[in-house]
Amino acid sequence: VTGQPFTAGPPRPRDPTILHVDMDAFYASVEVLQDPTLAGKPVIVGGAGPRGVVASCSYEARVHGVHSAMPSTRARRLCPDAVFLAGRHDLYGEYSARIHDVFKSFTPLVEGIALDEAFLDVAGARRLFGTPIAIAALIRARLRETLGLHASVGVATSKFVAKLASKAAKPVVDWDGIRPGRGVVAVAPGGEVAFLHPLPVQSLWGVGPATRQRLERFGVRTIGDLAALPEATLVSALGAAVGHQLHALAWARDDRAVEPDLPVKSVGHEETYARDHHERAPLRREAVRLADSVGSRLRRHRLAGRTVSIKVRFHDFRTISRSRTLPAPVDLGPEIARVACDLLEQVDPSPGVRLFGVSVSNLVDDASRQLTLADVDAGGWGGVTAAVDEIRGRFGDGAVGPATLVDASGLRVKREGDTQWGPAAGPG
DNA sequence: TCTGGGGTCCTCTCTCAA
DNA sequence: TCTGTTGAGAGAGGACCC
Repeated sequence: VTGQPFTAGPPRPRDPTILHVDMDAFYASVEVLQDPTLAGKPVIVGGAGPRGVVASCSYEARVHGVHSAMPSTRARRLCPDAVFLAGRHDLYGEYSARIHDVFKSFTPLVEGIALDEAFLDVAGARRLFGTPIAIAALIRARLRETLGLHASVGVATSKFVAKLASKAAKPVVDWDGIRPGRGVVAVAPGGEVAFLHPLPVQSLWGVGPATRQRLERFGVRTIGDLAALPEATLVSALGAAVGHQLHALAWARDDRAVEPDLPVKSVGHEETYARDHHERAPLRREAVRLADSVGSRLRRHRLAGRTVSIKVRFHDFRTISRSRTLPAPVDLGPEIARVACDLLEQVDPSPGVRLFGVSVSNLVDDASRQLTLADVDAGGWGGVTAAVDEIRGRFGDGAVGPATLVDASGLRVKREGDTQWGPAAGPG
């Protein structure tokens, strides 16, 4: 999860004070809270258009075989009676903040890894709240009472085992229906290897479809199979970093600490279009819009970055990226857009572009950013940007934007988050 | 029948300077 | 002056996570 090195040798016995808390069907559950008539129904949150995917779904939808990341068209076929919702990222963010407040009422050592899950180290909370298992139960109860949301919790000596334990604590769904989960699963010190080895190898953090396929050539199906392979074999098959990491994890060696406040490494915005773009002109407009959105978020987080990248996905899903590193960090939409448009000149869009994205990396704290003429000249972009940021702060992100982006109605500017999980139905 | 958006990290290749 | 080595940094692509 983080860049800390894995240690060699057998797992070090220690107290199981690491918790992984994972909300159950988070987005769908928040939607049910907003509209209680949805309770007990199959609810699917995601892009409803032809290129959308499922972001989250209720357990009632999972009974029909629907799961997250599934194309929405397939989900609709599997569960035609489901209620489809576009999703409200801002709302989920608000709930996420309240969930994290609950976590922080037990320990300051909270490492958020998504809106709906986090690692907690409760070593220092035991005197006040009891054993880690008791704390896990208290957190679940607090989330249920104060927010009306259900969570599953894994308790272990390491982050990685705690994460798999929380998965084991989840409600069980099969074609017969939904059975309640255990809620809290704790793996005792010394019991990690016995817990891990029967699990399928793709349960390991870092084993996706490509790695699983490569491991299958060695007859590896479970974590136990993987653990039985010599480390040198894994390194030669998967590369040094992945090989060493997977071997260590398969033997439950994971000494990474819970780290609150990990720095952001990049900020980007990308979008899939309902219809492919075959010409450069509309993509230039998109570059301006996406760059404006990225710049706005950079400034909100008081960041600036030296590397501007664009990402282009063609009709056949072939994906390329082009990037340029600048002498000084940037955080203004027009500066980012200029580089993005330059990079776009290297790309031939004629085969058809289905996705376009702009991102900024190599981030530095805004305070360490060099002042530019635009910052100094209040009539330049610096002054304009400050005003734009203030208007957006008061009236929302869509209130103001580059003039080139105003649609035919001339009223609203399409902004980030409008199409969170794929384009809406109809022409884009 | 298809395959989102926000990210992180790793690997390989190339260039350039010491 | 020329050649080879090495390391850093940039750029591109890919795999993976939620």
